[in-house]
Amino acid sequence: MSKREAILKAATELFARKGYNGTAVSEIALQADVAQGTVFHHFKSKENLLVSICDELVKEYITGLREAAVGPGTGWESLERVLNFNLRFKKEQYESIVVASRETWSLDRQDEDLYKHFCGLMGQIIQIISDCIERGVTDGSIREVPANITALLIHILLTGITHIQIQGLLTLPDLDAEVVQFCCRSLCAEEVSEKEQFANIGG
Amino acid sequence: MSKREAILKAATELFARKGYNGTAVSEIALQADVAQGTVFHHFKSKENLLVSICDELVKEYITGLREAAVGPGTGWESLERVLNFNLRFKKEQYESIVVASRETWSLDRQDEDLYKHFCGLMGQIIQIISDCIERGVTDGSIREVPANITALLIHILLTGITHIQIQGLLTLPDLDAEVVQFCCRSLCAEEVSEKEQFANIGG
DNA sequence: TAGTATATTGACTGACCAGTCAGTCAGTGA
DNA sequence: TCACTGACTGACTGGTCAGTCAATATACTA
Repeated sequence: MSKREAILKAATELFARKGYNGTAVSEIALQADVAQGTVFHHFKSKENLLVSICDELVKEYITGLREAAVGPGTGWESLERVLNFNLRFKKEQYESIVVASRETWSLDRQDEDLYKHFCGLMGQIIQIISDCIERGVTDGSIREVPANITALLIHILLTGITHIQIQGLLTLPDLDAEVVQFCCRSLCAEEVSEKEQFANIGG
Repeated sequence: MSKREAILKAATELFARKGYNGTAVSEIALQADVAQGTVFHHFKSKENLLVSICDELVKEYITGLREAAVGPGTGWESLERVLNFNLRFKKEQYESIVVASRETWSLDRQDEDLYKHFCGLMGQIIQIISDCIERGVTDGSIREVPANITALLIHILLTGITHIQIQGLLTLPDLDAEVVQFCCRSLCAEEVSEKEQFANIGG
């Protein structure tokens, strides 16, 4: 692992555990086993380190969402794959997600370009979900719902779970199956909805 | 307004605008028009100030939820009042909610008693929602769904909206009506669901 | 009025920390 | 061998900030 990677890894771990403000650059250097100056050789500031973590995470998420969305089948089936990808991704990238979810707000407004950059990325996420819904409405697998607003609601539900988990004030059971069912009940056309319920009873 | 209240008000405003870590106690004192020492006379630490803001907010929220839940009508009607109260409350108490939603995590784990205190309060919120659902399932206004998990999902959806708004990377339209409809589609028994849809077309 | 408690003040302290910078060192190419 | 490069180092600096404390003001009581 290069020193740059070691720094990113250490920063992610420490930011996740102790928060951005609670973590000193000297600690990151210590954990990454490099000198403090090395951190500033690779990243122009502490904030830039945070941006790198968030940026890489969101881009990887979008790539995965796209792959899930473009597959075969109805719009609902695509959406279901998108939901399942989200749930899987969250488990694989938990630490980075904790950091991004908790600290993104400190990036906002400071740097106009950066702000617009992240707005653009978030917009892409909604668009991918919205496209699935639109396809589903067209092919009859999803009821007549407003695609964009519903996409927002789904995104909110998914990120909301993470937020609650991070907050740590409620012990959540495994909600994976329940999330898919909740969305299905709200979105699926009747015949699909019933099929789904039977499928879930089975597995 | 007492000096204590002035300090709480100033702290809420500044924490909401600049974040907990981005706000110096001296700034709070300046805005509240008191000396810095006065802040520490009324609150034993900066963190205690944050706790007070969160605590007062959550208690007021729970009181409001209870009032909304205990009213007359079916379980779904109670739940609908609960949803609407949440949406109203969010507008009235926006700044405090921003602070609580963004900064609560910094309270966790540090102080065991404090942590349990807030866990208890969050548990009460879920319980109130869960009771509505259970009543709804019994009286037939809500489908056969697991009350507790569904209550969690609704709470997650509601807090998720706030979180996305605070993050500020997506411009959300007014989701009030849509949230109620999304939940209704997912939860309501058929005849109620249809009634609801007509009602919403009307207003 | 004297005496006590409580509220308020703001200068001060000690700790912390992001970012700098002068310098080391290993690698490369002439 | 030498000149150059750029990754890397870690001591240092300038600034910030939470919390303290001794002094002062105000309110209350007997």
